[in-house]
Amino acid sequence: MLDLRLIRNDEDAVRAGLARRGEDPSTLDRVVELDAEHRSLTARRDALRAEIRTISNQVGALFREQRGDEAAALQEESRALGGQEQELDARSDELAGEIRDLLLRMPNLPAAECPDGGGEADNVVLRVDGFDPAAYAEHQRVPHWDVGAELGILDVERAVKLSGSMFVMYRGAGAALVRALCQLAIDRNVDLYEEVRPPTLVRTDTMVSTGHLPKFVDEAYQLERDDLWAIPTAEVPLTSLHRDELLDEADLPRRFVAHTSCFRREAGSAGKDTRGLLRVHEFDKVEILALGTPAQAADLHAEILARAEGLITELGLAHRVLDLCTGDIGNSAARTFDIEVYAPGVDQWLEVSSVSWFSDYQARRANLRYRPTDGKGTEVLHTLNGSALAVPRVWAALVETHRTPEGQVLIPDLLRPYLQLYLRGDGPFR
RNA sequence: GGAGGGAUGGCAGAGCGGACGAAUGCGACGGUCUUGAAAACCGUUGGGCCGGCAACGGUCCCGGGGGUUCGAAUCCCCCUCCCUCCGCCA
Repeated sequence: MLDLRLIRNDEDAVRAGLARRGEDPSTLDRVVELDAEHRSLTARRDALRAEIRTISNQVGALFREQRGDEAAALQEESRALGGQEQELDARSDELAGEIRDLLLRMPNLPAAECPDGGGEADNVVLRVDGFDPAAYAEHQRVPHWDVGAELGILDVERAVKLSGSMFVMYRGAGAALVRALCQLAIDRNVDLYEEVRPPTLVRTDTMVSTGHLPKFVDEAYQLERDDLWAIPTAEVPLTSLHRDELLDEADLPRRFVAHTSCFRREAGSAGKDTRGLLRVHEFDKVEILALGTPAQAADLHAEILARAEGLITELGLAHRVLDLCTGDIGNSAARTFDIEVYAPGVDQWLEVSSVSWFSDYQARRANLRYRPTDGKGTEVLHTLNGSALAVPRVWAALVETHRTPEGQVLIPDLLRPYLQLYLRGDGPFR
C-alpha cells in the first residue's frame, strides 16, 4: 500500500512511478480527491467532538456540585452537536473506507534503478551462467515427464485421477528427491535464517498484507466455509509473522526460512505450460525472507539473490538472472531479480525464484514497524524475499540436465548425503 | 461441540458512568552517589490521524464492531481470541 502522505506531499513522484508501470492514473486522481474531502470532514468532526467534550465536562462538574438541575440547557446543546458529529463521522468513515479500498488495489512504485519497459521482452539479462546450447547431448534432450515416467519417479497420470489436471505425484526416488531438495535448501540457510514451519491456511488479513488480496482473488484457493485461504507461498505467513508489532531496530534485520506447500489456482494460464512440472497447482518451496530497515534493504536483497543463485549453481544447473522491468515486476514489488534455470529436455528457461524488494509496500499493509535506536517515533519496515528453492522446476531441470546416456539421473554431490538410501544398486539415481 | 471465566500500556495488575490515556509494581532509559558496578534515591518512559517549520495544539485508541448517555475502560448487544471443565480426536 502506498503512503497516503507521500501521495499528498509528492503527488508528481507517485504519478510518475505509476506511469512507469503503465498504470491508469485515474485511481490516483480519485484518491487525491477523496483524501482532500476526508481531511476537511474529519477536521470539522474533531472540532465538534472537542466542543461536546467541553460541555460534558461542565455538566459533570455541575452534577458533582449538586447543581444537576442547572445542566439541562447544556445537555440539550450537546445532544444537538452529537447529532451533527454522528453525521460527519459516518461520512468520514465511508470516505476512509473508499480510500483504503483504492489504495489496496494500487501497485507499489518501482525503484529508481528498476529498468523501464512494457513487458517480459524488456527485462534485462544481467548474466547467464553455465549455458552452452551446443554442449547438451541427445540423452539430455528428453523432457522430464518422459524421464520421470520411464524411471517411475513421477506419476502425473494418477495425480490427475486424484486431483485433476496440473496436479502431480512424485514416487519412490522422485519423492525422496523432493524431500532432499527441500532439506538441502533449509540446511543451507539456517546459518542466518530462522527456520519456521508456518500454517499454510491463513486468514484474509494475512493474504491482504502481502498484496495477494484483494486484487488477485482469482489466483488463490479459498476455503469459504472457514474463511481461510491456502497460501500461494510462505511469503504470506512469514510477512505477517510480526504483523501489528513494533520491533526494536537492534533486533533487525529478522530473517526467516520456511518450507511449505504452495497452492495456486493458475486461473489466467489455462493451456499454458501445462505439461509435467512446468506449472502445477500444488508444490513445495523453500522461501527465505527478511525484514529490515530501509538502509538494510539493498544488502538484504543482494544477500537473498546470492543465496538463491548459489544453490542453483551448485546443483549444476545452467541459469540466468533477469532484472525485471517496470512492466513485468509484480504488483507489490519495487525491484525484482528473477532466476531462470535452463531445462534442456523441454528447451526452456524456467523461472525458479523471484527475489524481490517490496520497499515499505507490504510492511505498511501488515503494519510492520520498528523503533529507531537513535531517532524518535516509529518507522515502517522493508520486506524482501525470494525462493531459496522451488521444487518442481528445479526437479525438472535437474532430471533433464543430469540424465546419463543410460537414462539414469546423476545426483549432484551436495544432494548425495540426503539420498543415501536411493543411491545403491542400479535404481533411477546414480 | 456443551458449560463457565477472561481480554486494560513492554510485562504484571487496579479501576467497573464524570476530574482516566488510565493507579501501583516490574522492566527499560537518563541522572545523583561510586574508582567501577550493584543497591538506594530522583526523573523520564505508548501509539494512530489532522494542523503547524517547530514548540505545540486538536482528536482517537482499555480485544473488534454496534448501541444507551450530556458524558463509556466502566452499562447493553454481536463477533473474535484466550483459559478451565466435559465431549470428540492424531
